[in-house]
Amino acid sequence: MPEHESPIVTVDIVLLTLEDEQLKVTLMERTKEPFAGRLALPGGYVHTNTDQNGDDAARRIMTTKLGFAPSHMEQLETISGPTRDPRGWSVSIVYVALISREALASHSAIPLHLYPVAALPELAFDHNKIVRRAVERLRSKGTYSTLPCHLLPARFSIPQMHHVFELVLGVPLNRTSFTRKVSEMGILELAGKEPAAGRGRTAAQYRLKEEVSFFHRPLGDGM
Amino acid sequence: MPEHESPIVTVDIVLLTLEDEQLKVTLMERTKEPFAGRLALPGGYVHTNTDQNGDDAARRIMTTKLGFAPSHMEQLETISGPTRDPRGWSVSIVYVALISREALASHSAIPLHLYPVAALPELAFDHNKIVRRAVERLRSKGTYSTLPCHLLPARFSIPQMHHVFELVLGVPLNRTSFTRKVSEMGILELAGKEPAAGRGRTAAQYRLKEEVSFFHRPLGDGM
DNA sequence: AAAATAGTGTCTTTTAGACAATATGGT
DNA sequence: ACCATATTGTCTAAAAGACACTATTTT
Repeated sequence: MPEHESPIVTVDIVLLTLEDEQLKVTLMERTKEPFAGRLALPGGYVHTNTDQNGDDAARRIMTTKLGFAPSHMEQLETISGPTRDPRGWSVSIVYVALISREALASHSAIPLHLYPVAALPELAFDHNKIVRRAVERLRSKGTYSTLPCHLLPARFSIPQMHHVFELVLGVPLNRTSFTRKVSEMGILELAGKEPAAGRGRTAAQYRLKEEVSFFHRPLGDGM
Repeated sequence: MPEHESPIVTVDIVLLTLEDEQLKVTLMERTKEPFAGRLALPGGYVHTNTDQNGDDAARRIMTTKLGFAPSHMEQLETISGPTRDPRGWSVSIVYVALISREALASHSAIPLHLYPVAALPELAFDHNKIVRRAVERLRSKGTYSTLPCHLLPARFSIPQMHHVFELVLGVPLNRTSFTRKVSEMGILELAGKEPAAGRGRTAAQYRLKEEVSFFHRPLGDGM
């Protein structure tokens, strides 16, 4: 007579990207109950016969459902309770994944459903709340780490990076200070000189040095 | 024929406090297999018949095993895998809890086993790694939030706070700047004028305004 | 009064912001 | 040549660090 039944254990993934100057999240329409027909985060059960851990399960689910594993993925938090899933007491290990729109388009095997995080319909389970938390985390880490860079292609310019940080943080950032800071901190390394097409002078291309990813100080409070 | 069995779901708690100028963690000797006789983090199964969520389970386990729920507790991460627990594929939702040594002494129902995090014996399961991560998180958050204040009693002085931050971060922090910053940021409110005993001038006592807990900038890089 | 610690003022150094000048690519 | 954007230089403003002076409490 155990004092408890085992909970359901699932993994859910908040896959974020930038499109049309907005943060968007990848959602899928549920085909089965509960919440059949409703939009939901990509997710699934942990497979204890094959998955080596939660990260592994997340990668498997991404690969199965979307056709690729994103360049950046990290655990957000674990949400649990008796009522959040009608099937029973459930534990959801939530991951945040970031990818550039380009990489998403080129890797994805299925037609994508991207929705602006600022105006989501009512999602299945507690997924609205989960997306909100994921965005909060991205904003918060954006003030002291290079996390938002993962929304860019592997090679990017400092002006692109500046723009992404402004979008993610939602405030204007001093251009001079931003450039000076990321340059002086040595978190970037030149990635070929060849630039992308644009209207004015072409910008130098960089990639992240993966060892360093934290700023010593925040990137500013806007103006 | 499911493609997986349900994992074991447990909660583990890294309860940290300061004693003798050191960060220490609360450990308990395991009485049952696996790892009987080995030191381990306080933890236990999630009870799906009573717990309303993971936080609730953590509070219940704290109360049951130690006799109280700590003032501050937050989820650290969830660790999972097939081999970390010999009983099977397991999921451990890990919490970090902070408490002052005084509160720990006055609330705890059982004799305490505090061990310096800098010199731990070999613990049960993967608990050494978990403690290491908890300390990393505390250090990291200490640079931009008031988290380490929860290692102090509810009422404390700025010099006490300064000292705790130096211990947690492991670097000397400029006293003038620290004082100026926490004063000007308005994260503290005066808590009675009556001071604690000491040798020199008595310090003003404050408590945390709970609304505000993040610094705009880090507390410094030491000297 | 002396010692010890708290709190504050002020000067210096560092970092961030404003703004303009220069550089470089496209048309 | 002209426009647009990138990059850099420089001046100003804000924040942090160094250091000393004042304040308060114990012995």
